Amino acid sequence: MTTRKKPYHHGDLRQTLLNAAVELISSGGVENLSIRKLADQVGVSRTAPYHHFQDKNELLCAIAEQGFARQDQIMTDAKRYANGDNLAEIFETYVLNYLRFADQNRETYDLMYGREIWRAGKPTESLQAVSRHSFRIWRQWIETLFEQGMFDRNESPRRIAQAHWASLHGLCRLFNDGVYINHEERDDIARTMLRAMLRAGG
Amino acid sequence: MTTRKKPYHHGDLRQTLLNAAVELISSGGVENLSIRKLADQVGVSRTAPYHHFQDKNELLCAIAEQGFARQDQIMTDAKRYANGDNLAEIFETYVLNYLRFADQNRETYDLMYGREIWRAGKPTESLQAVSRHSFRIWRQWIETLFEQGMFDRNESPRRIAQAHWASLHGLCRLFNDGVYINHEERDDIARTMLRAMLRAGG
DNA sequence: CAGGCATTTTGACACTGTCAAGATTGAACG
DNA sequence: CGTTCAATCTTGACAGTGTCAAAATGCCTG
Repeated sequence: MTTRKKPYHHGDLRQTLLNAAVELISSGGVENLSIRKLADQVGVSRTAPYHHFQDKNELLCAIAEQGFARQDQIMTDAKRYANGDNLAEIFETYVLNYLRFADQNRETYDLMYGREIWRAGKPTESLQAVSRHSFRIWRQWIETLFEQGMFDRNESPRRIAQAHWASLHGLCRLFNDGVYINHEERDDIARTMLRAMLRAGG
Repeated sequence: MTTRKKPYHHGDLRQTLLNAAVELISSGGVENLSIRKLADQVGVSRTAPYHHFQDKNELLCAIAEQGFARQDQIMTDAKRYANGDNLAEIFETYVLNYLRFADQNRETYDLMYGREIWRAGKPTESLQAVSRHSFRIWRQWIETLFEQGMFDRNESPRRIAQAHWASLHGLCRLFNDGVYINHEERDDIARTMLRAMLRAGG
């Protein structure tokens, strides 16, 4: 127990706020996250967070950024530990992992790729950077598969990367947003999707 | 000009509210729509709308419902007037029309398929009905193409419908949410997507 | 013409994000 | 050791939100 009784200066308020925020949105969505509730949770006054995040938007961007970092970590791990030399199989587990991440971190995923930040609010510089990096990883994946002849040679790898990621993302969203509700079907649908993607090359 | 000067009873407040609401969200997103602003716009007191919509949620559902009706109209029209007997071509125009609708009615589309209603708020009974109907149309499309042998026979039409609609939807979302920003690429990406879908059968 | 009832209004409450001004403190410097 | 300073936190305030309760209004049916 390291709870020194309420020193005036919190120590590491920023990260504490971030953690509490993730917890808040995990149980009740972004709409359940208010600066005031957050401050309350952490035991600090309403406006204290404003010394660590200029905006509510900046807070959300920070959460999303953390999300990207975690996702990249998980995805590269999954790739590394994938057994077998069959590229298509590795790709499949990669995709399924992507879906699983979105499913297990719905609210974070929403922030990472949702309108809240990208359309309405303005994405932080650093958030833009990490998201670009994340897409580049995806695109390198596609290029590798492309060179192995798993896609139609007439298509540009760039287009394929855009189209197929959109597909993946769409599936995530439909489940995340509660339009598709039967979560057991998730991987099954994904596999149908994958077959359509990969068969197109042969 | 049929503006009778402010009778106590508005006449057709419900539809007037709906129209004004659509206009409000069209310029500034859902986050720009508040019951109070809406009432102001129409020239009525803050709580008047509550006699036509139980909730703000119910208002949003009504907007979405109208959206489904308009979309169905547009889509069936597009199908009817599609020239040529080539099924694949008709399907392509169908899909491109879907994208165009989503693009030209971003905010309505967001409500139709977004978390605001389907996850957080509770979709109206009638909204659920029209949305089910809308998906059934899509599924019949897929089944028709399936019977013509344009998809892999080993897949179930149901799965194909789910997967491919998810793809379509994902593309809409990425543009709608401001993740993809280069709108001129839209149809191009869509065509790459379509080729992957249809080539999978041959 | 009378009464009922759908419609609209006014007032109120709890909640939100965020700004301005003041209070508190740990650390840097003499 | 004492002072100063900047970072950090708090209090007070304001405009805006959704929505409920009670009062006002006027159209339609009898």
